Amino acid sequence: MPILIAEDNVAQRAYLRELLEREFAEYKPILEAADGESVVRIALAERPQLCVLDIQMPGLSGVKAARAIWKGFPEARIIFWTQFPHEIYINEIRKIVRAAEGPPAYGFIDKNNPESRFLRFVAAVLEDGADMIDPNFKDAFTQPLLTDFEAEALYYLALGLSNWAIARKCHLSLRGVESRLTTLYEKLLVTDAEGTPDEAYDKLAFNIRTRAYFEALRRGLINQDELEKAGADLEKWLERDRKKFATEQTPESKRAN
Amino acid sequence: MPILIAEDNVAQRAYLRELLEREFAEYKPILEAADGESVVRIALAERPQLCVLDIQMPGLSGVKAARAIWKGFPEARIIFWTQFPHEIYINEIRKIVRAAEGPPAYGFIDKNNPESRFLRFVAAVLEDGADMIDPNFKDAFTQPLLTDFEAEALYYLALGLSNWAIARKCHLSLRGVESRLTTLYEKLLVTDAEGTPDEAYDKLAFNIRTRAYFEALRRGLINQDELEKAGADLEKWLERDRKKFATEQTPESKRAN
DNA sequence: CCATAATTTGCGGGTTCCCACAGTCGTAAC
DNA sequence: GTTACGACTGTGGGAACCCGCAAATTATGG
Repeated sequence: MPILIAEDNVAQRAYLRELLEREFAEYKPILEAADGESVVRIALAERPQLCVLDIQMPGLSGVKAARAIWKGFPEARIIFWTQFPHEIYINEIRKIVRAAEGPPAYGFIDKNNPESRFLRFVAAVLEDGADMIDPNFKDAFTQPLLTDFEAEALYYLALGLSNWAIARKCHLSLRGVESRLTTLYEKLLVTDAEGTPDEAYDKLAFNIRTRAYFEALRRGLINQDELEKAGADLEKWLERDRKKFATEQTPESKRAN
Repeated sequence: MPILIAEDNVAQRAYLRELLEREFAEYKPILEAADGESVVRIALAERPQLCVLDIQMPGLSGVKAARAIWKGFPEARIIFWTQFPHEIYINEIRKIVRAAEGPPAYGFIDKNNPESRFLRFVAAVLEDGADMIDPNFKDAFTQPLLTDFEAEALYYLALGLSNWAIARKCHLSLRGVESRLTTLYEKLLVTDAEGTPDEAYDKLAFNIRTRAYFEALRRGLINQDELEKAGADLEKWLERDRKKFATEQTPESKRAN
């Protein structure tokens, strides 16, 4: 029963391999994958005792890879090994774990742990099949998160779309988009100074839209990695919508709702 | 003459140490630092043959550390070892290299190179004192970059400030801020479709401010790491300006330009 | 089934932001 | 000097955006 590693970065992969080989020799061989697609393939073929997945990988992310692995191999024990406790991933992982049958064993571990601690965490999942949330990440796990609607709005905002375009993309009215954004702003821009004179200043000092963008980045509700992937998808939709828009315009020059 | 490594991530540091120890044994010992402050201290004390610096580190970044090292040890050979070719760093490094006397030898190397290639690159700087730009990064090195003014405006925009607040921060008129932002938008949002009907659609589809934000992130003109550091500084200024604003308001309720 | 909450929509308004047209100021090159 | 360029400022208008109020629609739970 081998251990499977998925990590695109050469240095981290080599380090992890060497560490696990030394400490968990009885599980050899250590299998390696450098992207999400191949880790799914190998996991389903080899059914390893443990998968250690980096979350941010080119192509299929570690989270999506986990979904695919659990689908074909529900008892898989998976450790997410990550640099940052981004809420965006935590939320997705929660949903996947709940949706999977079992539910399966998983861990969520900070890359920056000292070796000894990291090894204890790995052993807990590998040997005992326990769930293991890194204490460094516990805050992010217990904090309230965005609803799907708000997350969707946030994505399109962060990709630079106008309210008009978001409305088209989500089949909403303009006012509907504004409504979603309002609740989003409320969640992201909770100011500890309510009613104080500072509130007036802050209202002048911030552009609420970009401020929410910044806050979302800071809290890991979006990140550059995911944005770029989403941006590629958006381009395709934009291409199609440009055509649709052109046909809407030619007959009469009125703008859709 | 030792080699000095600065890298906050445990895995990457261990990998790099092991690799250099194996391949460049004659330069032992390999010294390690986990943050920018200590790497500067060690470099000035030990005057190593080569420094390998991760750029994104907590506290003092690799770029700022390099500036400090070259200041006290101008012949230092420094390799920047990074995951992404962010223009923001490239621009800063260029300026530092030009400003330093010598100018000193440096390299700029992608973390994801295969070992053999990485070792060749390292040898070029370590043994020969050559300048070494990773071919993967050459594009970013030749692209035109923002002026200091535009970069400043971009930062405050990305931190979520309103035009009004940027004006206060930069001692400009509101119109001056708009002017800077206009040139910024022009540089960031160069559309390959000039004059076509698509241009009309894009004007409707994008919120120019957040779109520029997204583009700047994508091209690495800003990144989360630097933003968070800048955000901490901004907080202090905001604190002071809130007070100043309060005193401006009490005498008469008019808003300064 | 009803009740409660969440979401969406419309309307009106106030504000910020973007931009085109000008005009000023300072620096640098001819 | 003047010519050119870049950055900053002013004016004014139009568009997009934010928000409060209120009603309609759709979930969600007892």
